[in-house]
Amino acid sequence: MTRRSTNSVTLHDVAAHAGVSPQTVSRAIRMPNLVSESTLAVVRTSIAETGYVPNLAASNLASNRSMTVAALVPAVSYSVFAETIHGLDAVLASKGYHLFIGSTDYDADREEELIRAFLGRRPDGIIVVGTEHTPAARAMLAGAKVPVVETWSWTDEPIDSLVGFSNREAITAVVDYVHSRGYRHPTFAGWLTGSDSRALDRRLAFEQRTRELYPGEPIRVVDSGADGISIAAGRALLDRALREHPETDVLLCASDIFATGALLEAQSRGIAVPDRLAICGFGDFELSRHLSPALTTVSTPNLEIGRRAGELLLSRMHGETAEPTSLDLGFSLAARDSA
Amino acid sequence: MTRRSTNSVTLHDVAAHAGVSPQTVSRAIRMPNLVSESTLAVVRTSIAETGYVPNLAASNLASNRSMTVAALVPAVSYSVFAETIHGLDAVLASKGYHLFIGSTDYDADREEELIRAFLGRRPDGIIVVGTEHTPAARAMLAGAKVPVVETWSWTDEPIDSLVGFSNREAITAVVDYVHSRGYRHPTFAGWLTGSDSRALDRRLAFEQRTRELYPGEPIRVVDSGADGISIAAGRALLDRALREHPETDVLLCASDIFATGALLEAQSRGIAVPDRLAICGFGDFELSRHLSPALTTVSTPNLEIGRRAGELLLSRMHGETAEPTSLDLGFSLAARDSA
DNA sequence: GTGAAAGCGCTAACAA
DNA sequence: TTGTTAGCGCTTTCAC
Repeated sequence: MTRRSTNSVTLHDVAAHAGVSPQTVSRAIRMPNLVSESTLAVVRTSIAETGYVPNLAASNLASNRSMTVAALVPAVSYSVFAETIHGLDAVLASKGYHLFIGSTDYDADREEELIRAFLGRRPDGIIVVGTEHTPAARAMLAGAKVPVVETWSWTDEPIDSLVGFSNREAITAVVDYVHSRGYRHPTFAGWLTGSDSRALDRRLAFEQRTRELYPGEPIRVVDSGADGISIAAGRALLDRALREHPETDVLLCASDIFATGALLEAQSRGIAVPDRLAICGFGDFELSRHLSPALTTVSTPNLEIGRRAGELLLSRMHGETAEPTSLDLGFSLAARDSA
Repeated sequence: MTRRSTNSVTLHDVAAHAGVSPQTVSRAIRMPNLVSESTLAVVRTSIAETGYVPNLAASNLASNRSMTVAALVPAVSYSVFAETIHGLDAVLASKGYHLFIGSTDYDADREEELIRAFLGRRPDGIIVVGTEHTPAARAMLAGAKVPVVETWSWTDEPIDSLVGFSNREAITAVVDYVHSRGYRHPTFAGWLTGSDSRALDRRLAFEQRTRELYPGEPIRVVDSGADGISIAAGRALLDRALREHPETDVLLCASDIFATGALLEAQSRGIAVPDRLAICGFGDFELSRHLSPALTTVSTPNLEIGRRAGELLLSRMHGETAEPTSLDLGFSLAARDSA
């Protein structure tokens, strides 16, 4: 009945080497101030000499804390969410927490699937982009018995805590801006095919504000469809906007990625930006300020969302903050040359 | 002596609910074909009704398999490595493996630290960018008793397996190309301050090939230094190159990010590209082909490295491939308009 | 300041 | 096909 052990050095081995009990070794690692100087020294020597690496799965099981956080983002590659992840990781890694990262590919069902899978890891906290989830996903998050932080959106009814900003207000501000600058025929360009609720928020906000500021004007929207989110899609969006709505004098893009593509396409066609056609982006990528004309866009707190979400998680996991907290990090309009 | 349990549903609870042994529930989950149809149905009902979520930490401890893979990359935000991670995750997630991702920030000491921390999670496999590590890091990787895949570089002495390409050959190909196109005064631009061995490889290859093809010509190199890797750094590099080496007629950038910045800076200064100054990049970002002039660059198998590394890990973790494997995925020169 | 005992929730080995 | 037993390596609780 003997089982194949992991045949790696255990707490037991270190204890034997040091001539103390396993318990003392465990204390020496986790609460060194409760152990005498002399035994501490012996234990540390033994750890080094045996090459001991604590097995965190065993620790997890015994202590019921995994020292992990699950993070769910729509995408990592070339996205603003990579910065959020970076901020989150920077805050959590310094406290010994490691991140499980999952890409939902902007798909609510895939998000649900990932939540189910990650729950088996018993994360000590969960961070998720967005406030729209499937009913099952929402139930799992609410019932997970660990702090949950939703991000990148805004709602009055978060599952638990919230760190984000209002996408609606941001687009409203953009429409206000282009209206004040005298543009008369705005067209919205985004990816509306996927189940990305932030994109939907932006589009709806566009429609509403356009109705308010441009009474009688038709609502113009173009969709990148199967092209998804890419520079090539942005180029195609410009083409679509110009063909379907030739009167367009300003293109409001749901992402700087689209805006970049649209700007490059306009330039290759000899369309003057912003004189013949103005372009606005969303996200304020580093590239955007370097383009010429520099892109007018919405600057979002990409990194800060990750940092603050991490800090919130930490304080909740350590029982310092009992209350769910909603944090509005806001946005700012970076008015530059393209509109 | 009773301990506070995790008070979540366990295998035991499900077994009681279903009127079978815990072992049978475990089998029903992991090897359903070894369980009769009827009991399987009962067990599945019980799982659903109790809302059971397996505790993977316990599973890990008992089976000595964590179903996790540790991935170490220099950076995630806006980097080619995000694509590699994406490819890796796509392959591994479908088999139930989850990823621990760590950012080394191009720092070998930080890499060592992360390896030490991740080893406590007992990953079933490790993937790491680069073949240069601190001696301690190398020793840990070699002694980890799990498959290790190094990536994005090339060496004749990998720790275990290798999926990458030769950065030296890639830069050599670029120098050959610009030489064949008649450029006479190449300057290399990169970030040489950090401990990024791929950047060093590229720089050394540049120096060697330049000596061979341009005898008597001085070796021109500019460093982004504290600016790191960004578009702004690329702009500064162009400035530096032109001031320190005004004879430069082609700028070989160690990344498309630099090349993009250099191109935009040249344009804002009214410097004709490629006539007055040609520019080459490295990495073939999506943006690069859309710039005008389109960027001549080295196309690297970003996504494919992740996929193949994942597949290699899978076959090694499942004991199908015993032998360490080295895979040269190569590169290609995307000759476009900027050089 | 240190140690002994019990058990976290699961799977491997064996038996039936 | 199913059940029993004995751990995996650690932390908690309690006793000294």
